Parts: sequence; C-alpha cells; structure tokens
Amino acid sequence: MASKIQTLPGFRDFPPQACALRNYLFRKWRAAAIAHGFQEYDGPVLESLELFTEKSGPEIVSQLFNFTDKGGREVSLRPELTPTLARMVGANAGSLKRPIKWFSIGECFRFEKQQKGRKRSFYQFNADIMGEEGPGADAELISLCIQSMRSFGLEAEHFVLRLSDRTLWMTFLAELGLDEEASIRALSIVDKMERVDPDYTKQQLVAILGDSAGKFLDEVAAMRAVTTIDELDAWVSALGRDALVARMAQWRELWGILDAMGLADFCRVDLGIVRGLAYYTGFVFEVFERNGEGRALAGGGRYDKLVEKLGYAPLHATGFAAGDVTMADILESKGLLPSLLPALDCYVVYGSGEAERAAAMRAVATLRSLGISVDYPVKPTGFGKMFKQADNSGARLALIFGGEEVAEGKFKMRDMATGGEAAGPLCDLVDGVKMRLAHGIEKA
RNA sequence: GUGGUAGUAGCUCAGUUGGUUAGAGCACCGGAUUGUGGUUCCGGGGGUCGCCGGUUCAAGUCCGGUUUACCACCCCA
Repeated sequence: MASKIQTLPGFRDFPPQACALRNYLFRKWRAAAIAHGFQEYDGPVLESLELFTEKSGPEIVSQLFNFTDKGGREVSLRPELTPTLARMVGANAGSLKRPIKWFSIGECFRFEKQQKGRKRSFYQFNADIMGEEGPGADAELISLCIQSMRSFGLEAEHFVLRLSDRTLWMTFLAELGLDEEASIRALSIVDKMERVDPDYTKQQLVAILGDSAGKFLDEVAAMRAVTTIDELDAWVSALGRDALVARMAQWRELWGILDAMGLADFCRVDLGIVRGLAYYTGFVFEVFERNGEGRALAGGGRYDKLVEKLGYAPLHATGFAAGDVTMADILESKGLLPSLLPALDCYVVYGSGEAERAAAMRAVATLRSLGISVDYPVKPTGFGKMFKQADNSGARLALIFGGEEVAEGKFKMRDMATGGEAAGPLCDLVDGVKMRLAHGIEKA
C-alpha cells in the first residue's frame, strides 16, 4: 500500500470550506479593484530565474523555488507579481493609455521557513498605477488599499495605514552628508529599529555615521514621534532645509485627496516605515492591525526607477500587495468571516414512485437550465430523511413531488427557514419558484 | 539556516508511579422515522498514539534520532 503523502511544507489543500474562504477574499479584492477602475491581468507562474535576480539581486535565489528545467533553462516559480507586470507594461508602455491601472490576484511561491502568516505558497492581491508621477496616483492606490480592507468589514478601529516617504528620508540623509549607499543602509537599520535592541541599532549606526550616530538617533526619535501631517510640517519647518520644505507640497496634496475621500482616519504619518527594499523611491506605506499585532497586512509604495532598471523605458510606478494568509488571519480574529456555506436555492424531495421521480427530475432540469441551483437525493429515501438532507443542504426552498401532488399535476414548496408551505400547478413551476425564492413563504 | 515548544479519531482534548482490547465531546453514517428538517434516544464506522530505533517481561507513557507544526531569530519583494 502506498504511504500517505502529505502536502509539502507551506503548501495547502483547499477543501470546500477553505476554498470558499479563499474565493471570498478574491471576490472582494477583485470587486474593490474594479470599483477603482483597475483592469485585471495575469502572467505565468513559472518564469526565467533571471527575471527575479535582475530585480532583486543574486541573493534572492536562496528564497526562490528555482530549478533547472528539462531544456536546461534556469527557472523559478514567481515569488511576486511585480517583475512580470513590469515586463508586460514595459514592453507595451508606448501604446498603453495612462495612467495604467492594473491588478492581479495570483499564487506566489517563496522557499522560506513557514510561520504564522507566512507560507511557501500564498496568494497575492497586487495593484499598480504606472505612468503617473504625481501624488494623485499614490492617493488612488492608497484608496484602493484601504477600501479593499473595508470591504471585508475592517474599519479604522481594526487597522491603520502607516504612511511614510522615502524621498523625505533620502533628502534628509543627504543633508546629513550620507551618499546613496550609506543612506540605504541607514534606512534598513531604521526599518528594524522597532523590533531590535536599541544598543544594537546604535552599534550599527556608528559603523556608518561615526560620532554623529548619537545625534542621528535623536533626530530619528523626533521623526518617529511625528504622527500627523501638521507635526510633520512643524518638524520640516524647524529643520529649515529647502529641499525638505519643498517636498511638503507633495504631502499636502496627497493628504488633501485622502482627506476629501474620507480616508484620513485610516492613515497615520509614520516615518518609521521605510520598507526594506532598496528600489522604493517616494511615498511608502504598510497596513497593520491597529493594536500593532501581527505582520503587515499590506504594503507598498512608489518605485519610479524599477522599470528602467529592468531594461525598459523609464516609467513612474506605485503599487501595493496584500496576502491571503494574513488577511484570513485578521478576519478570523475579528470575527468577520461570513458563513460561506454554498447558497443552494432548492432541494428537491420526491416520492418513491416512478411518476414522482420523473416529475422531480424534469423540474430539476428545467430550473437548472435557468441558473437556479438545485440539488436532490440521488438515492431516494424516506421523506423524513430527505427533509433532513434538504436542511443540511442549506437550500432556501424544498420542492416536494409526492404521490398526491404529482397525481394532481401539482408540486409543493416549503420555505426551510419559516416552515411555510405553498402549492402550485406544475405548469407554474418556474414562476412559482422564482417568486418564492424572492419573497419566501410565511408560515400559516 | 539557528534556537524553543509540541504532535493521541476529521476537530477539541483526556489517558494515573510504564500494565489486558486506547477513551470522551463535537462532526460523520445508520436506525427509531415509507409524507415533512433543526430536538431527542439507540447504534455504527473511523487510530499503525507523527515516523524509526532503544530500554523493559511489558511503552501512548521512559531514552535517542527523525519529521511536521507552532513560536522566536534571519529575511520579508
């Protein structure tokens, strides 16, 4: 006998209930994106390894599901959707209407040790706006991000979008005399400050900044204390650097749009967010639970240089991604998962005679051909048993084809919620069922 | 890749100082119930106690290894 083979670590089966949950997430994400005027795209799950190493460097290979195919090609399952998107858009950028607003929901793979909120196979909701430089695009993207969360019933009490700005940081660090490479290293330290020992942080900073590390830490503490746009304005004004002051115009524009859309309550200025990756260039953000628990629910930002880096004509871009695993986790913890039982319209109960069964099967076929979902016991049993099955099926109506009804050319309907019943002639089957599905049957 | 904790039925778990044939609730299936579901009662299937080895007359229980999961690191596109 064959041994029982389990799913690979970090991979999941999706039996009906899990599949229903997954599709629920997809449905909401897709609806939010379409409501924002985004168009859906998709790409191959397997790509040339080079597509990913070009974007993220050779170190990324340790975290990829890569292998050599039978043709000797170095390939990898995709760890994210952005490189594929960049290729698709980059190759056709000249002929696409701007701004380009595209989204995708796709399975991605990373060869990492799994833990809470992180698996080796997961689904990402990825949305991007390309070909637009101004804060209007960032606002639009943030709107989609927030509204996609809200469509699950998550509100400002549950989550917060922490908004930051790589441009502001890079300008600030340049004013301190750091070159680009040193700045990026400093940012990656800032990115981790929240989670690691302060002494360790200081040690790291001294390596880059020398004696001014202490002063820098004080400055960073002041920056991270900023939580509103007005506080940010005050901090920038106090520094009195022209380049930073100029950047505030972009902040004001962005914040003005978010405020007008009613999204300001969901956002907080938080310069402690810098995103780990080197290629982010402007506004960046991450969504967390309001109480600060768990890993990021979504994250994104502007990456104006990436498309060019991948070998295409320069193209402004901003995007974000959210994952199915963390999303399902928060919805479950907040009790926001709806019951996802299959919504069956009718369950047919029929008598044991040939005539009853034939009448029932004719009705089943007619209703199904009109898109009404109908199920019935494949193996006829007692009426009591069949009603129990009707109950278990979750159907709204039980349709009854017993000896009495069929003999009279009739059928009966029972509203499974109220227990109310109604009868009608077989020739009125479709209208009768549609009417009762819409309005139910009151108990007499 | 490094540490910590855990693994008994589909799920949640009990299982005494090592001692006969490993239990409960929920879920599932059947019956009471051949014209009416949710309640109730009765019954049933389902376990190589994660896996391999060791100690012992005897291991779910003790020991070693391994694997998987969870948690914390690393990383987080």
